[in-house]
Amino acid sequence: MGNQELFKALADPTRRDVLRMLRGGSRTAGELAEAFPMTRASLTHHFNVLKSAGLVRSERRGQHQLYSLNTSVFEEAANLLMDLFGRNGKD
Amino acid sequence: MGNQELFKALADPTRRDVLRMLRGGSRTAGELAEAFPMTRASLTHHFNVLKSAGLVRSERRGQHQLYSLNTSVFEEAANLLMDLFGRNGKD
DNA sequence: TAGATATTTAGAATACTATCTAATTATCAT
DNA sequence: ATGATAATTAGATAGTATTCTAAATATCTA
Repeated sequence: MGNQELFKALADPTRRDVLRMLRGGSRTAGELAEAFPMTRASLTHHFNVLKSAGLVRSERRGQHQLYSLNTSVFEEAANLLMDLFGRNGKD
Repeated sequence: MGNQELFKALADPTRRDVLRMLRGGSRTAGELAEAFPMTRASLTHHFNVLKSAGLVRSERRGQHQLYSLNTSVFEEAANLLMDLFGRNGKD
């Protein structure tokens, strides 16, 4: 997935809000879109960035697209942070 | 200092490399600059971004400027990450 | 099949970021 | 004071990101 993509994905406030919303469980693109003052097209762009970074997954459910948090990236993200501050030797 | 500034600061690979270099202790602007294939002016820009985010501090030492890691932000950064993945209720 | 709803894709505009060169400020040493 | 060294600031440019509108695709229902 790439560290750079991960950090870049987390650098946008809209995308972080999306992640927070998904903490509560899967949501359709439309449900997520209602919470943001921008078009669905713009949101789709953010979903794609989050997917490329491995932070979310998506799955079609009829005419809806269901997005969910990929919690397994959490450990990776935590390790990256620790690396930056010297708490372990990993990369 | 602002979460947005923190995430933005971490989103650039040069700035993350600077942080890694500072894990080993304080370094002057010139010492840091030698490790990067860009001008000192460009590095100064990155130092300023890191300072605004509270990730580093600087201090004049004669004609040198000494940069050092501000490890106290580590906890804050870790909390922000946890928030995004639902491990605690903060923020 | 036709229409309605949900979402994505394509292309363009605007704003932001990283980087450069040139000029400036600050400190040291003679 | 003068010149040398260290670092920053200012202004410009190129690349990237965010957002929009309009068009396209996919699925459901009648």
